[in-house]
Amino acid sequence: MTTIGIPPGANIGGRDTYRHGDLSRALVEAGVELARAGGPAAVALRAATRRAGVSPNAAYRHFADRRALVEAVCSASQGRVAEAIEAEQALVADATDPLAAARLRFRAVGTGYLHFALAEPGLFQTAFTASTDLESATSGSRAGTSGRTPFQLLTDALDRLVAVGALPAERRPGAEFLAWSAVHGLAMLLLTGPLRALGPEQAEGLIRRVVDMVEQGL
Amino acid sequence: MTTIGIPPGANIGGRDTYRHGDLSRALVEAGVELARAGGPAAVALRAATRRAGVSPNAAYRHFADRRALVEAVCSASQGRVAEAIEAEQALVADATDPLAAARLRFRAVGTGYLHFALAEPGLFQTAFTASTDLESATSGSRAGTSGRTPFQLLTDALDRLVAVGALPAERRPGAEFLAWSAVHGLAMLLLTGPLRALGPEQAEGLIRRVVDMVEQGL
DNA sequence: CGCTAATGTAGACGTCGTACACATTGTCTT
DNA sequence: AAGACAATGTGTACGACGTCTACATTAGCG
Repeated sequence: MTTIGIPPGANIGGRDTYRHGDLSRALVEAGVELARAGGPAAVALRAATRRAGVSPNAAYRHFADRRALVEAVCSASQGRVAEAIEAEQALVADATDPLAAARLRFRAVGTGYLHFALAEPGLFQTAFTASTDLESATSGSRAGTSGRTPFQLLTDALDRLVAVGALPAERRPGAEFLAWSAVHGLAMLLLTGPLRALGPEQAEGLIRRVVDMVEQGL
Repeated sequence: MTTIGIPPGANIGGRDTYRHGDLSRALVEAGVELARAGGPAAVALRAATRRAGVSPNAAYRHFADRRALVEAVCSASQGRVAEAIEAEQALVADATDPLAAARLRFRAVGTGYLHFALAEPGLFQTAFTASTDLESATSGSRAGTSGRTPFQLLTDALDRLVAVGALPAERRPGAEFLAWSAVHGLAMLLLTGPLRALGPEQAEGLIRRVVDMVEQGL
């Protein structure tokens, strides 16, 4: 009640102004750190505001509720996945044979996806366990540096396979969901499933075999 | 402080004895109901004890913590999945050609798994999103009526494929993980992923195609 | 310079998990 | 049969969480 505002000497948090400046971004960044350490369940409004040096309710000026913050963190995490895929594709970009190049580019989508899952399990689960729908899977807020979301990178690679003749056009429709299923399922088995304790080299072997299976079975 | 024990007339919860009788089972059953309605996150100790007509702390006589209760609910849910797979296999049990029978039996593992996921999304996610390791994937507490866990039903079907000559023996090792990856990944896409809003008939088409891909690509 | 909307704070409520102390009761030993 | 002991359930309490309502501060615009 009798709050005399801000005590002149004691500044709030690590801040000297009443306004934060870019709280929305700070909250998402804090949320990403929380997600990295503890997965989607660890993304808490209070923890994020604490990290941003702000009172808990300040978050409600920028996010409708916790779900909205998690959504934003999810988008940011998908951006990281997209960057991981792009990095993996960059490693194989110098193939001269266009058919082989398209195949390698397609495989890089899967291996990049899975390598990211192993390297950043908390972020990965936040990116794809938190519910997403199709329209948001192509939203710009989830894109990497190239401006494409993980889902779009996959469809691009499949389109290229068709263009180059490596995939019959009649098998193209829906193929993204088949490929995504296999790769995403392996990620889940490796992260939270029965293959959690697998060593890196055995995981790598499974990754290769799953991508083989997809290439073979599409 | 001055609790005179149980007031003579007012009985606790819906109970007339101080002891519950089979609280452990009652808590798991309550947990299953919670999981069915709201997935693994909805499995709360307090909610389960409330349903069982018991004080919150009574749960700690039977489960070390919330994780332990969720684990138990997870095992129970996996038992339901096993039953769903067995039911799907029973539908195709009357094939006379042993090779065709083995193939149908194998496919029934995947379709049963996915049909259960669509029919009971909350239970399905509780069964497989809550972390599991390999040794517990073969534990009896997760088995269906046949005494086999979903994982064992899958390996059984693969072994039969090899025995019948439908799968080269050198491709057998690890094949369970490839098949599981594809099927589990599709389940995730359909439940919490971008395919959440898909209609039943389109989902059914994807299920068939994913199982095709596995059969083709193993 | 003052109004208004945007932004942050304070306090409160109900939920959750869980630790600690205590009450009740079945069982086993003497 | 009586009393000790372990198993089981209750009560109270604490801190964390999400979120509601009211209030304080400030930027920007007329």
